[in-house]
Formats: sequence, C-alpha cells, structure tokens
Amino acid sequence: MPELPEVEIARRLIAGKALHRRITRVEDVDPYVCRPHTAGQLRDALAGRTLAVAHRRGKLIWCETSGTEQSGTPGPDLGIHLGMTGRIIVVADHEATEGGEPLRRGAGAPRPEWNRFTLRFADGGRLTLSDPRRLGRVRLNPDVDALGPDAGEVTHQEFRELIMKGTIAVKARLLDQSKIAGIGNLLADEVLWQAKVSPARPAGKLRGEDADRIYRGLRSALASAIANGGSHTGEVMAVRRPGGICPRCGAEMGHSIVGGRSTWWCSREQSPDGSVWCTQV
DNA sequence: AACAATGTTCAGTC
DNA sequence: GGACTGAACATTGT
Repeated sequence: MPELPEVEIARRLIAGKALHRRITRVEDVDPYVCRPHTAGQLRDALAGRTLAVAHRRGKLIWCETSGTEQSGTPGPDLGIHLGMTGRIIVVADHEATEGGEPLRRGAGAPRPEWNRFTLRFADGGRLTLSDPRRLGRVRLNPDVDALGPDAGEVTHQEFRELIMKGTIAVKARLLDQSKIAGIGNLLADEVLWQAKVSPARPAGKLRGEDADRIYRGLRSALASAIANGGSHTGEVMAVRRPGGICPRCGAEMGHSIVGGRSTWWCSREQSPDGSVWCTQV
C-alpha cells in the first residue's frame, strides 16, 4: 500500500488516535522489522512514555515521545516505515480486536501473525505495525535528513531545480527519495500520465513547461490519492495490465521497466521524445 | 509452478 | 559522484 498518500493516512490515524496514551509494553517481536534489534532496546527506550507528535516526510513517519513519570526528558523519536505492505492499526480495545483490524474480517484482513511491532497502552489499546512481507521498519531516531523535501511540500521552484538535470529517466528521478520524498511506483506513473510526459525521458531534457505539468500532476495526484484512500485509486492503476487502454484517449498502454520498476504509460500521449503530447487527437 | 508485487539498500561496473 | 544493473530482503497472491 504505502506511498505518500497511504503513509499520510497512517500518520493521521496515529495523530488522531494514538497520542498521549501511556506505553506499558513494547512488543518488538520481529528482529528483522525492528532494527537494529538488540535485546530490550525499543522497550527500554519507550516504556512509560507517550507518543507526543506524529510527523511524516515522504514515506517515513516518526513520532516524538514524551518524558516518563520519573524524568521529564523527552525520549527518542520512534521511526516507522511501512515498506511495501505495512499498515498501521490503532485500536482502543485489546480484547475485542486481538490480531485483527477493527470492523474488518475475511479476505484481505490483517492476520495476527503479520503483527511485527506493537505498543500496548495503559488504557488497554494498542498500536500495531502489521506487515505480511516484513519489509517495513521500526527504529529509533531515523535519519530524516537523508530524504529530500516532501513531495507534498516541495515548492515549484525547488521541484524544477531537483528534477531538471542529469541523464537519468525522469521516472527514476521522481522515485529517488533523496531528491524528493514520497513518490512511489504507482504515483510516479500516475503523475507522468497526467502530465503527458514519457517516464523514460531524460530528466535534463525536460522543458520548463514539462516540469510545470509534472508539478501540477503531482499536486493533483497527491490530493486525489489522499482524499480517495491511497495511490491505488489513481486512473492509471486500473489499466496497468496487458491490453490496458489509456483512460483519456483510448490508445494502448505501453509497458516496460524504467528505474528498475514496472512502468505503464500511454503509447500515444507520452511519447519518449516529448513531441506528441501537444498534438490533440 | 512461475512470476510479479505500492520499497529500500548494497555491491559491482562503466 | 552519477547512473545503471541485478540481487537481496520476505511473503502473498495470481
């Protein structure tokens, strides 16, 4: 699930339901997800504290933590990355929802064995990172500065400067979290489709007007994905399969690997040389 | 059974 | 340093 929109939705969940509840137990049960995992490290760092503020940059969430009853000194930041399939579950009642997500059952529902990290609160509730593929990460004091500006906050001018250089394919540049943080594979295809720019176009060969359309595509794709529940609600998502056609013009969707990731684009409107986009059909 | 999957990282190479 | 490739990580779903 997780690209910027899903992560923002998760952050809002934490901010709305998990703050200011005293942490009584820390179940860092998965030494692969909770890294680096030394015995009791997370428990010792977090027990007795509360989550105070939930931040996000790109796909990284981190929570400031409060002091304990013994010491007013704030604790470390708790970093959470959802990886490819992670999701955050926050529940008020421990008994009624053990192992599951509140109000959801059946196919697709989180299974208890996917619980990789759980904070138990004094009031009986919990916060859990559920992640079937175990590519999510929990760690203390994550390196936020390794990330570029957040894709939702980057200014138009910054965006131009970060994007329009080098020989790399523009999609690969959009996926580079150290340049701009938060764009994932689905979102990159959606943004470039909205902007009518080929994903394979060298970043340094973009014209100002191309970068402007990409920037506008980014703003609108982000807003729409957050409002609709995630990156998978984009228009391109529905046609990323053999035989898929462009929702705008009806041409066949092209498929290849760009930036190491599966990539779909409109074969008519997103021409590699950048010339066809303005030819209205 | 083979393959692809919304992510990151690291080694090797040019 | 920049860019590219491939593999690795671990697991599920088609």
